Amino acid sequence: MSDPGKQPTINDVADLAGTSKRTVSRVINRSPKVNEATRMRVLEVIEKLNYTPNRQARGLAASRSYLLGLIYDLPTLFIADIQKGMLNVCEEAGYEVVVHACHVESDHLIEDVTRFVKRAHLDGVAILPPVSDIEELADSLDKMDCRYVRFSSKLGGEPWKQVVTDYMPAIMDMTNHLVSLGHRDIAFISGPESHVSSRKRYEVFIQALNNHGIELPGNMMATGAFTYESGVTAAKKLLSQKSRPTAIFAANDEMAFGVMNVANQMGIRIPDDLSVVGFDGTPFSTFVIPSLSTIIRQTDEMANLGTKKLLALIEEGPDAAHGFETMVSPRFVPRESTGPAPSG
Amino acid sequence: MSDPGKQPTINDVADLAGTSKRTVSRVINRSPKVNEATRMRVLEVIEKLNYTPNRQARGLAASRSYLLGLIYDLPTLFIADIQKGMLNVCEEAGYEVVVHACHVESDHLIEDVTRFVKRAHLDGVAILPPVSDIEELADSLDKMDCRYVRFSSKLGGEPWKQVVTDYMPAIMDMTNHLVSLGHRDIAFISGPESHVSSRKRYEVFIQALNNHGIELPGNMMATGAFTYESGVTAAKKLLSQKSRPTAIFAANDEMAFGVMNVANQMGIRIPDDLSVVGFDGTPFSTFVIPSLSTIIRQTDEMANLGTKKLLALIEEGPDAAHGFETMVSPRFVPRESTGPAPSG
DNA sequence: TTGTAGGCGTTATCAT
DNA sequence: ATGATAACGCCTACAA
Repeated sequence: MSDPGKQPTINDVADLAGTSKRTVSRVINRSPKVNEATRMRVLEVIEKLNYTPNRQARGLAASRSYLLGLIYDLPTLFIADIQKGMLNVCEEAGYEVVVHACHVESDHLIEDVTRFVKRAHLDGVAILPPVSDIEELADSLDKMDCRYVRFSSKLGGEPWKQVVTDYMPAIMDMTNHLVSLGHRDIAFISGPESHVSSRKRYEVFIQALNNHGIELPGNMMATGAFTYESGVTAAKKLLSQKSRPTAIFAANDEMAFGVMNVANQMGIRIPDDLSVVGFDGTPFSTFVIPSLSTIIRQTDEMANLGTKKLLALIEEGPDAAHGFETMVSPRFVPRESTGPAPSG
Repeated sequence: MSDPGKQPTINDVADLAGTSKRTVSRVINRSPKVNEATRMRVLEVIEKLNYTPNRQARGLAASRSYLLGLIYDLPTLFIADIQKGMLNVCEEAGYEVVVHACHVESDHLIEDVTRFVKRAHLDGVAILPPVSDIEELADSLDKMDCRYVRFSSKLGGEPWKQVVTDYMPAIMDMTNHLVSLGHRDIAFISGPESHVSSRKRYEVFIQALNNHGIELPGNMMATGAFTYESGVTAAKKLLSQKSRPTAIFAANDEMAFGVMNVANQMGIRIPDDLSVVGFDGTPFSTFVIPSLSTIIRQTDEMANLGTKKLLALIEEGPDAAHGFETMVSPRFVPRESTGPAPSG
């Protein structure tokens, strides 16, 4: 007896289709073992009743939730973009995305995240940097048998649980660009040393410089914190030297903006006197004057790949996930903030 | 018979505490009708077993999900911030946040969102602008008996379902600021007319000007689209006139950046020749040179208030939700992009 | 290929 | 105050 005021259940469908719940269940779950005629009949009734299976009941019975977690630290545009890409894939696959913000620095990070996974009964989680770099967290998730995909910048652990950003090509391109413009005194502003992605950008840049036989002396280096202010501080240090760099590569856009501001205040013209390069491709990098040469991350591609990989891992296991790509490459985009090195 | 390899269930707790499931359930749900001694006993066992109730079973039995939806359109920093604030409140309350991106312009918006709510079995949703301005959507949600809170800029419908941003105080402050600096020829760049928040900013600004006996003639107005490019186009139109404005108020920061860029290219100095004001308080507004005077939204306060209101609505009904504040006020922050009107 | 019966972990009803 | 028992809506043996 179906109450018209409530959502139809699998029973209503079964009754109306003149079959059993079991068969309806088979249709829903795309079991091949069902007569084409009955399948059509069931589908029609589903359509007519506008029936959607109750995910709670489904989850309870099958010990699945059809819920994916997204774990990150600070709210940034990067997060928002990845989230967007994840949603696209999940929409089609019939999953929902549950978000969770946490603190990498926290002593309770692992407890916090594992509790979240248990509480929400997640089928799997996607972990964004810098949380993704915590090996202990990955271990704990493994231990509790929770599928996950890490977005990171360093290959570590099984590749089918990761999407790794390969900085090499883009940073090589960028370095070639600067060198071909005549720059030799190139300075670097790093992110915090605790960030793996930050260390990685540094290492790769050193390597790229070495390819051209260029060194990075101590006075051409400054440690930042991925913030605008830290970029300002670093730039002041670098630019106030007697022999100052003709180009500065900042490990993210925000710090690069800090550099531009300082240069501006010191009367150093960009790109005439100083070339500046950022990293991330934030929207503002196109707005700032002059527009910032930077390295653009392909967030959409990353999110897409990572989510599909995670779903494959959940639904078909590691072998299926292994079939997906592991590396993604950002791309260098030269704009107005880089130009020929000053001849003087 | 508790299998040590699996999560403990309510049965395990009941057995160990020497009581029935029903009593354990009462303890979990804070029913007052339970002996203090037994309550303590049960709580101890729960602690000992590290038991957490299964939210799927709970939801199935109580037809609740303990899931809240967050509905928005484009991924922005504003979204990420609101999301963060929502998570804080939900964490404590034992709810999770499921996100959903959609397209305001889509013909299937309503169908899309309602399907999402049904699919995920949400207990309630928070709706961000511009989606929050679609009355038909609110109606549909009402019809399907789904609780929601709208974040918007216009009071419409029941106040306990809304958190409204009151632009008046901040825009008044800003206008007073400009006028006291001697500006009379103030131009305005609006957002798209389809956005309620955009229209609202316009109306309030007009009113603020009128308080000073100032009009906004047609040649001092331009319609933008909340994008950088549209700011550029609008600025070119406004600044290429023979009698150009001495100040421009753009309805968001991005368009203000466009204005600054155009001014820069035309050799118009900011703030000496032209004052510029934005709206939103994006991080970049502090980085740009000169830093942008703008109106800052208090996202954290908004998110906090809205989420608490939604939870009250869900758990205790409209009366409880009615006890919460409805209005929030952004705040004008003068910075370097505004200065005395040029005397010439 | 299809149906029957039992269970997933809670909450709700109604006794006691 | 407490407890047996029946939902909740679906899935999974197992049987037919």
